[in-house]
Amino acid sequence: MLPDPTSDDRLDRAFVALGDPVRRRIVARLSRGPATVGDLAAPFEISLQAVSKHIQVLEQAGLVTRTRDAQRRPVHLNPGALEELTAWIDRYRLIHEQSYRSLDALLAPAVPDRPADPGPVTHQEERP
Amino acid sequence: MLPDPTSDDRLDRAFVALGDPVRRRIVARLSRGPATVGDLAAPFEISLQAVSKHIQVLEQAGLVTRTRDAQRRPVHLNPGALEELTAWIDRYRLIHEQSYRSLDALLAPAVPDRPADPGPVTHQEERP
DNA sequence: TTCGTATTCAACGAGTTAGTTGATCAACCG
DNA sequence: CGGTTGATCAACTAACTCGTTGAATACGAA
Repeated sequence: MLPDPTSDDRLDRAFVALGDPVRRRIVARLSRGPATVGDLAAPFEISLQAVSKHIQVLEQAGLVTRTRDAQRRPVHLNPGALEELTAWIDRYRLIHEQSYRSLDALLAPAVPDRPADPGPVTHQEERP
Repeated sequence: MLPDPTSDDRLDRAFVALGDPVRRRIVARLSRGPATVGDLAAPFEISLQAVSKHIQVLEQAGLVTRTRDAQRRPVHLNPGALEELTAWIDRYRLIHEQSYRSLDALLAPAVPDRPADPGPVTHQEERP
C-alpha cells in the first residue's frame, strides 16, 4: 500500500531530506540524470552503506525513485516533488509580498494596482 | 560577528526548519504579519517553551528575526530566506527540465530550439 | 517596591539520525 | 558451478531533536 501522497508527512520528509548537505549534493548530481548507488557514493568519504541510507531517506520523501538494472539500482530524481516544495514556499512568500502591496494600497489608495484579484489561496495549513 | 550568509549551514538549517509541521504553521502565520511568541503558541497544544524553541530554530535558520517591544518579542518573517530556498530548488529542478529538452534535441536534431545557451550554472555544489 | 505578564534558561528523558562494521542477498561472468 | 560486483540488512554507538517541568529574567503597572 502506497503512503498517502497528500499527507504532510511527505512534505516534512522532503524538507528534512534537503536539510542535509550530502543529500543535497545527491539531488544536485541526479539533476543531471540517473545514477547508481555506487556512482552517487563515489564523491563522498563516507561508506556506501551510509549513502544507501541517504538515498532511502530521499526515496521516502518522494524526491527520488529507484529502478532495477541487473545488480544495479539506478536512482532517478522526481522533479514533481521539488515543485511541491517550491509551491509551499511560494504560497507564503507571495502572500507576504501581497501584504506589503496591501500596505502600499492603504498608504496610496488613489492608484488601484489591479481590479481585486482574490487569488486561489485555499489550503488547510494554518488557518487560525 | 554574523555567521557567513553564504555557508551551507544556513541552507541546512532552513530546510530542516521547514521539515517540522509546527514550524511550517508558524511560518504560515507570520506570512500574514509579525506576531509575539504567545500569539504563535496559542494555536498549539504544546508548551510555550517548546514554541519558543521552535522560533529559535527558525531564527538560527535565518527564516525569522526577533525584535523587542517591552516584554514582548515580536517575530518577523524574513522573506529573503524563503527565496534562497526556492532558488536552490529551482536551480536543480530547472537543470533537470533542461536536460529533458536536450534529450528532445537529440531525438529530433533537425529543429534547434535555441543557438547553444550554456547557461549560468556556476556554483560549488556537486561538481564531481 | 511588589505584582503580573512575556519570555527565556536549564536540566532531563524518549525517540531519532548519521555514521560505523560485518553479514547477507542478488545478478552477472568465467 | 564458483567468484565478483552492487547493494541492502542488521546491530551498534554518539550525537542530536522535541517535548517536558521548574526556575530565572525583563519589563510595565499599581
